[in-house]
Amino acid sequence: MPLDERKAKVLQAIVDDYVSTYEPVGSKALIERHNFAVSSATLRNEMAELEKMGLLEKPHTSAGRIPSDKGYREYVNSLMRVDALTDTEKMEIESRINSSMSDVREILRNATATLSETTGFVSLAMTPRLNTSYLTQLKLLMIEPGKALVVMVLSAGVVKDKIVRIPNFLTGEQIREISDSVEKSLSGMPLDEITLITLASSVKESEIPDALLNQVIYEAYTAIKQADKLDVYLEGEHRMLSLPDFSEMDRARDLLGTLSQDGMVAGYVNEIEKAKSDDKNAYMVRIGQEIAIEGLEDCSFITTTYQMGDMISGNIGIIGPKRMDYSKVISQINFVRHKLNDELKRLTGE
Amino acid sequence: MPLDERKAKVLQAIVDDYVSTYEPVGSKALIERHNFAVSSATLRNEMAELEKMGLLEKPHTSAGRIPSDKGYREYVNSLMRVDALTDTEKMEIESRINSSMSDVREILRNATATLSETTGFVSLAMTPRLNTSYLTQLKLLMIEPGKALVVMVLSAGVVKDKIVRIPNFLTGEQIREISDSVEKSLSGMPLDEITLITLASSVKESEIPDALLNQVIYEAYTAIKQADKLDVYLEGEHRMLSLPDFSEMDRARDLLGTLSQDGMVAGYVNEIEKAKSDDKNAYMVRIGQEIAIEGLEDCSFITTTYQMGDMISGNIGIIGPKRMDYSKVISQINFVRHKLNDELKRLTGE
DNA sequence: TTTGGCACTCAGAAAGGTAGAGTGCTAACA
DNA sequence: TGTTAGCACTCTACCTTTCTGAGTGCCAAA
Repeated sequence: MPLDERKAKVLQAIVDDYVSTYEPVGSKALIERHNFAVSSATLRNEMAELEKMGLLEKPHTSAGRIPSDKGYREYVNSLMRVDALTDTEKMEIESRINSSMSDVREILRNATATLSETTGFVSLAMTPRLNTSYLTQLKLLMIEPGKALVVMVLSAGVVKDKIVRIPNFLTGEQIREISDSVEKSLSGMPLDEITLITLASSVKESEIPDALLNQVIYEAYTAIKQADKLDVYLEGEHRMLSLPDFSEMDRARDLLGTLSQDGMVAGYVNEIEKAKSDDKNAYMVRIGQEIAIEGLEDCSFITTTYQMGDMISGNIGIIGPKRMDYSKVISQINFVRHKLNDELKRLTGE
Repeated sequence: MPLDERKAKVLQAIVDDYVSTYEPVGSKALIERHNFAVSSATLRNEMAELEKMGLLEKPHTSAGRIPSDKGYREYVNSLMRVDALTDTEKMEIESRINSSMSDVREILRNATATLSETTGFVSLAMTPRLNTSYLTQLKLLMIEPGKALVVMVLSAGVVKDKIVRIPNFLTGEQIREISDSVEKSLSGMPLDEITLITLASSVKESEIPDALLNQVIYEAYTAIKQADKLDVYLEGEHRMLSLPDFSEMDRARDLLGTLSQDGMVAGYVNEIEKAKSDDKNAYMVRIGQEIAIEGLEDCSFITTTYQMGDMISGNIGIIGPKRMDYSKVISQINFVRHKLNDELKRLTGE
């Protein structure tokens, strides 16, 4: 059901006006602000039809119209134009990106902080999905009797470490021996493919008793599996309190309460990611009720994907009120993504 | 100016009532709830005097009294009794403490989450102050030409790592050589005492050209210095929105805005820490205006110190409304601190 | 199909009116 | 000298009422 041209123009105008004023827009106000070659009565008819189609709704009988979720969806899918940012806007963002950081997590944090500041909304970043990355080095270091440190260097230069318990009487020499043979046979293997079995078979010809060996192997295995745990950074929750959309305490409370639930945001972003097209530059938009999480009915998610080398990627995006300037925010996210990609390339490349 | 017995009792009763009802308490209500052997008129006189002394104030002429900051201070210093928690309360907390974590940061996070949940306020934890800890191991691992990994194991089993740039043509063998001699001469040295000079002198007799060596040394130095950077975990900001104290949007916004300012909380907790007595079990209370940070006029900080081994410590505590049940909250913090100490001992000890 | 006109609706601001909890003060009392 | 009852006064919180204006739907004419 493609909208005829005038309806499209009306919907677009209503979304634009409502986004910038947060006031339900009536037929008269619409005429005043936009160059429609028809009268307010005609617009009233159009608006009534758009309402029947489910694209607009009325807060109450004698108020103007506001876009419904479906209306925003139509707007995002067909009506809006995503422009590049102006040079000033770009510089604004660039000036906040710190290019001297040498740690992936710091870079991500910096990017989220920037994104939240520029959009004025909550921003989020997922840590990179490391399951597709491969091991380049794995060392077991003896810390003290009974305790060893597993240090993993992954492709794209990510480092993970974990302290593990080992049998008390294993010597540093024995640990080094295990470490060397594990590293030799696993380096180059994607984390995904490392199992207890591949791991165990990597140290077949050792003279260390099996029972001891198995314990070390098992601990190393948990360390490796733990390395690709996803984490999420949220930033700027307090900014939502400045939005008229959440000026009622109850909504604000629900929103921040929901956002602070452990794993909530990460889980949802993962869900979105699965449904994503293959285009690496694609962005995903989820609006209002589409999100189906209590407390986020008035919000939209916009996420996109950053790259860290060819194989590793992660998500970055924002959570804002569904009444937002989608085209602008998408441009901003795109640009920050771009800068983030650059930073990560600087870190891992060269 | 010690309060006479009756005044003390009045102040105490007013603080207790106000904390539990969030209503200014008047002379009549006071009589009804507490067993004063005098009439409301007498109490009115007492209250007027307490107001003159600056311990009480009136929101407006015809309202009851509420404690001033000075009133709370008097209450905290002299009037309240800090009781142990009941067994039920203890179990409540214990059930939230996860005893299977193997990482300091996770343990701290778990403790802050627990603390925020039990108090209903914002909780905070500072990462341990590592400047007094000493190096037990330091390894330089070659990742690829031009890049190496510094892995440091500190006393109390904390591990830090950082990727650093090194001259392209240094070999793995050379790196190992530097690594070994640095480790040999620095292990056992407190981070505080490691300087560029001690570091440089630890590899005097090498055959690697000075210029290259110096670059590696410098990078290692930055890695070491970065290891004791303090971080702060905040948890449960959204809970403040449920308090009547912050039911006005403006206050809530100011509060969360201030809390999210980078370094704000960490800086203040550090300041408090400096002023602390030597007693390791001491807690510090800062009330309202005493804090002197815009946006926190209606808040109080309560912090205390956790221990990680003998030498290393950090802070944990809460930020709540100044209208809080100080004695209960202090008990809760103490108990969580206690549990946290246990967890850290489990991790580092044995 | 578009338009002007009109009766109707309804949220939100403004204004007024009470109720009630609380105060300070005074004068009497033990 | 400290305590108490009584009283006039104050002021917020809450309720109700009124009014205004933006907006709608519908109808009949262009």
